[in-house]
Amino acid sequence: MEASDIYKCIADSQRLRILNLLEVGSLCVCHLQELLDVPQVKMSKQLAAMKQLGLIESEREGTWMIYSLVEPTHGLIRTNLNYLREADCAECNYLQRDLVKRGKLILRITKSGEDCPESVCEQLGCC
Amino acid sequence: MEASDIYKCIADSQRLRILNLLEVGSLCVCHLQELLDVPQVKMSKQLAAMKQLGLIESEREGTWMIYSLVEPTHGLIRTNLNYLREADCAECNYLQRDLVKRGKLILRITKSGEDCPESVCEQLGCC
DNA sequence: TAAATATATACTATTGACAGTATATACTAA
DNA sequence: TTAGTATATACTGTCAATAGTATATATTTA
Repeated sequence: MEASDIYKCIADSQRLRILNLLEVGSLCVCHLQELLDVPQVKMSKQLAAMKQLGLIESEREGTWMIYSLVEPTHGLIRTNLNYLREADCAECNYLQRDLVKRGKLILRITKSGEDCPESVCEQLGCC
Repeated sequence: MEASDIYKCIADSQRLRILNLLEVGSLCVCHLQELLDVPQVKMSKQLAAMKQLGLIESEREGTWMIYSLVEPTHGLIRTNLNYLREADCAECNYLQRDLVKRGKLILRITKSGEDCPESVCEQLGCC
């Protein structure tokens, strides 16, 4: 995986936000959709492209597909997420907000007993 | 300047190499061309795009155009150059080689008394 | 088996980036 | 003024990325 592939990937803010979310824990497609407010097709295609690149991987659980970052996280990804999470720019604020939004999602799932993939819930501490 | 603009910029290895070179000192178009072995049109257009973005600036000296990084260098650029210069990947090797090539170029100019823009020479120590 | 849910893929149209060629501009020196 | 050098821009064609719509697949449940 070349550096330029990674830059092309994170040059799209939607994809950057996906990596930012997955870096703190796996998520299924529907939760990513909800968090980023993106139509299903688009999310699915972006995830497919990133998987093809070797940045993320997926695992089926029932009808859900759980996506995670491939370990170990590529240094460039880690470096840039670290930088952006602390920085102050339009896109950086998104990253911070997304993580907060994720927290609220978890809380909602936990409280409501909403159906949720196990491998996500384990990390989320919601089941 | 959004993060994604910077990523789009450095997603092209030619442009990344230009930034890498300029980060250690200004250069005129013809030297950049020689170092990266790129046709004039392409170099000129890439420089124009990066200038438009606000990453680099130019100053005329006779028939030469001297390009430099806009100070202070954007944090994302610094962070990524620091990372890539130490890393081991195809593109990273280019960055290291380019800096060596730059050293040789300077040496050649110095020894041969070749014509060279002053603002470049000052840094290069060649005139 | 059929229906429902979650996700992926095929197809199409549109847009944007890029390369290449030709030409223009800015400056210098004769 | 002319010629030469360095650089920029206009124009054109091509290819890749993206969005959107429709449809397909995989799984679960009834």
